[in-house]
Amino acid sequence: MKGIRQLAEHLDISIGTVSRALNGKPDVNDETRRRVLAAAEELGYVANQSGRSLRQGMTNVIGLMLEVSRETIENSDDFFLGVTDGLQSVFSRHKLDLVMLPCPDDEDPHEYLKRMVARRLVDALILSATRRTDRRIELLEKARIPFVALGRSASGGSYTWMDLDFEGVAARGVDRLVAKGHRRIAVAAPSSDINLGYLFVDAYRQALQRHGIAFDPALVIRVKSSEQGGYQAGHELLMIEERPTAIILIHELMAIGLYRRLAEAGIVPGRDLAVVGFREEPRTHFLQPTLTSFRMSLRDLGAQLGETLLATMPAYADHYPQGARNRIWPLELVPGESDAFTLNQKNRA
Amino acid sequence: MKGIRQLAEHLDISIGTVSRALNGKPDVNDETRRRVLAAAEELGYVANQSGRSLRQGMTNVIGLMLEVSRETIENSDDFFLGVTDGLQSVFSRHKLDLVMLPCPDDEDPHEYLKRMVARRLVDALILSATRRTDRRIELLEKARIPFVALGRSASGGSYTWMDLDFEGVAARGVDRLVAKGHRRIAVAAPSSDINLGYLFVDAYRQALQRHGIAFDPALVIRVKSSEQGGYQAGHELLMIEERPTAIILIHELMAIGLYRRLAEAGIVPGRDLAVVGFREEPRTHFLQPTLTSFRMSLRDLGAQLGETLLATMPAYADHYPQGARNRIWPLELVPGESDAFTLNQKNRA
DNA sequence: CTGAAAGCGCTTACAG
DNA sequence: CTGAAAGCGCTTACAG
Repeated sequence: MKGIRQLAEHLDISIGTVSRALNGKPDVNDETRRRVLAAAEELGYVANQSGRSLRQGMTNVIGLMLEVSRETIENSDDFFLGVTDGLQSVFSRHKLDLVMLPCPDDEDPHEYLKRMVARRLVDALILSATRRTDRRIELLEKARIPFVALGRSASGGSYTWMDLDFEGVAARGVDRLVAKGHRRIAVAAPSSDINLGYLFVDAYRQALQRHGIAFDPALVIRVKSSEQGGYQAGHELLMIEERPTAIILIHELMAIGLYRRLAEAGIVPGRDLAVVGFREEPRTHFLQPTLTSFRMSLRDLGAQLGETLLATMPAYADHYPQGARNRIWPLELVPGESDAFTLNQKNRA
Repeated sequence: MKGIRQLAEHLDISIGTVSRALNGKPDVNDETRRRVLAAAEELGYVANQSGRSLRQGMTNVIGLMLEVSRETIENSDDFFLGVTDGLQSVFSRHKLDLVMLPCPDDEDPHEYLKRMVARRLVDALILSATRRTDRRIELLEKARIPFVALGRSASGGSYTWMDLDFEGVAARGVDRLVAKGHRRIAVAAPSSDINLGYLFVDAYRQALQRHGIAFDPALVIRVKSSEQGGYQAGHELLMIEERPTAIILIHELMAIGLYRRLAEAGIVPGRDLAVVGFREEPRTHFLQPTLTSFRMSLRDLGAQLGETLLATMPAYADHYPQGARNRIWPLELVPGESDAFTLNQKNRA
């Protein structure tokens, strides 16, 4: 089956009527509609997207931009596929398809995005891994393409974003550790310009202040957001004079590398050092001792993200009246053994 | 900047000339071309893809279909992102963009693919996770869409595929283990209909035969292709009477789960049981004792896959004269400690 | 309820 | 070397 013209000829009616029948418009005779639908099914006709897009000015495709660096490849976790799952559960209600747009490492993300926008492959976009200063946001605002940022940024005007509650992780991590007697609490924060690093360290500093603990810059260990980064964090932690008694991590895979480095040094998490991990992930499930970490549903996050995006799109906003606002996604603390001990006086600094 | 019409008005020339200049056609005055290019750059004009696609009958987009199940989400590894990287390195030479098409778990892959094909979002497709019987192949053959399957299948006619050398893994694994004195060698094979399971078990059986060892169906442990599957494989292995002295795995993450189950039973890989893992992966690097496994470059595989696909596309075939043939991708054995011991007579069955 | 026609934004023979 | 025009496959006012 080629195009709508062939289908119309086959049915011996006009292409306008075929189109109306296929698109569920009213004002089509029931019997006619039935015949058209049956013939389309039988002949495997589906409208050519370029033709539709050109006429309608929209593609019915949503893009999720991904940045694929060596580091993200080697530290693939379940985050994006999990979120994708939730996104699609929302988009499928509206016959929208999701495509993932992987920006290669050797291409400038800004240029890549510009090209995708200009080509009008998608009606709307989801950004991720937002940086403190992120030119992509201004680009999309200027191009007037609906988008949602998964992650906050200091760039841009009044765009819509969703983000994880990094502040909550910092605050609850510190509260919990202080309650167990810790005063020297380190954090492993990202060394990159990714925005969450700023949010996390700020919140950590504020939490310390609340407890009357002085902020010590030496306890902010800057490493890559990866398993290797966790290993490195462990390494640097061991070299701090007046060694911290606890550490909070801000990437899911850091715990694995950290445990490894600690094991090499004969240090047992939950006995010699309190460890609070970040997001619970299949790979961290089997750490021994079990890791205190934070739980969230990737699928639910994806679904909410999808609804938020649709709420910013004129064609779908009516379905999501509450939708177009910024949201912080909560994480639930799941206690493990990695920070289970209470510091006695002798150990305290 | 809206469309080519506005750009042409701005330059006070016809849209035809603008188009020719932009697309690098000959027969355009150098000065005219220069002006057009400069104006397009300045005004940020890029051709609307729907308009181009409709006229040219191609989209300049290649799709990589992914099946996203709960299991694949939870067992995300570096495979697809790594391959994507290599694919893009080839596609970018021809100004082709790659999009990943994630088929949701709750949608029939065949229907999903049908929709993508019918909508003509992409010019060509890459399939992955091919099954023994895979209707997607016939669908694409019938639709006359260029495609390459990453993975063999018993379905379809004379399509082009690329696949990993599962037979080589089985053969070299068995050879190596037999040389170390093993006779009872188990394999952990996928429980699904994925085609590689058939190839692997057949090759395993042939390798045993070559060494005059009887094939024992009880030693083919069917589990999920995942970390959990590896754990399960360990569990089942322990229950086999006349326990195997070695096991070969056919999924990268199985080793992690297997090690865990063995540790629970107090069994040490490389001392009490010989373990040959599958593909070397960042997550398996840190297993102790180090894992004997197979190495390959995902990026090189992706690049080869990209060239093979382009060779099947009339518009690009000329660039890749050697391209459109089936290829088995080799893996290099990397010895580790997990199978380093030689079985002494006492231990032999 | 249906048909005829316009037009979305491009590229490309064709004429000059 | 450039312009005018056709037409890719659709959807949608508009007329009847």
